[in-house]
Amino acid sequence: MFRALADPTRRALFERLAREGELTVHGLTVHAGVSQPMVSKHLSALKRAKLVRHRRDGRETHYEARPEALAPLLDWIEYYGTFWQNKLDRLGEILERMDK
Amino acid sequence: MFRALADPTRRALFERLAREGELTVHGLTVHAGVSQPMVSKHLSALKRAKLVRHRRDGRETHYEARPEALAPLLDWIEYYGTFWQNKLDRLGEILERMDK
DNA sequence: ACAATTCATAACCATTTGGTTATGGTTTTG
DNA sequence: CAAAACCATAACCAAATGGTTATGAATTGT
Repeated sequence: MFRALADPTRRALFERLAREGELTVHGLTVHAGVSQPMVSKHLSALKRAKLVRHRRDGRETHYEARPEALAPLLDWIEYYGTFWQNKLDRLGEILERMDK
Repeated sequence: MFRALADPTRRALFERLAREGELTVHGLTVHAGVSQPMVSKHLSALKRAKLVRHRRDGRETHYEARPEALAPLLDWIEYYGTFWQNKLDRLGEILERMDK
């Protein structure tokens, strides 16, 4: 998952999906700055990390973010960031909300 | 920072430093599974990401984790996890209205 | 029926990356 | 002082990665 989010282009794709909701590959390609095949490849990588979901509809494929997949990342930070407490409190709230 | 944490070996180094506190390069190398030069290189990468700090003492260099450097990561997750949460909230509202 | 759109895959390429061994500079130890 | 320990850098290599263009399959539009 760290790997999936390490690439800027890929992260930008995920961020757009998280903000704008469901989008087609073509819709994503327009503002992506890379070619359509590359967008498809990046989406595959995000899919392998369970960060997105896709739905075929005729000739187009709609992708959607799965931000709840970020939960393990939060767990990791919680474990290794056991230090500074104020941020940690906020973290607890977020985790609770993501659980339900 | 995502990049710095994307590599398993590097992440393991950071995790050990976070758990066990200050360690020398040699101390880290023993259980690292890679050569000493590689440990040094990985530590440099972590240092560039501000995830660790180092302190020279005679012939040995002590490295220490800086978990507070994870804050931006937490902010990022909070931001995109919050979008997800907002969507759920909106969905709830919509469902309520549909019930009436 | 034919042309155009949408997407994924293949083939290919340059660069980055994670790894190694070799080496040299300091510092500690015998 | 000589030998050993500790670390960083250099030189090098194989594999992974991010990108491209070309192509083909399926769907939609004219």
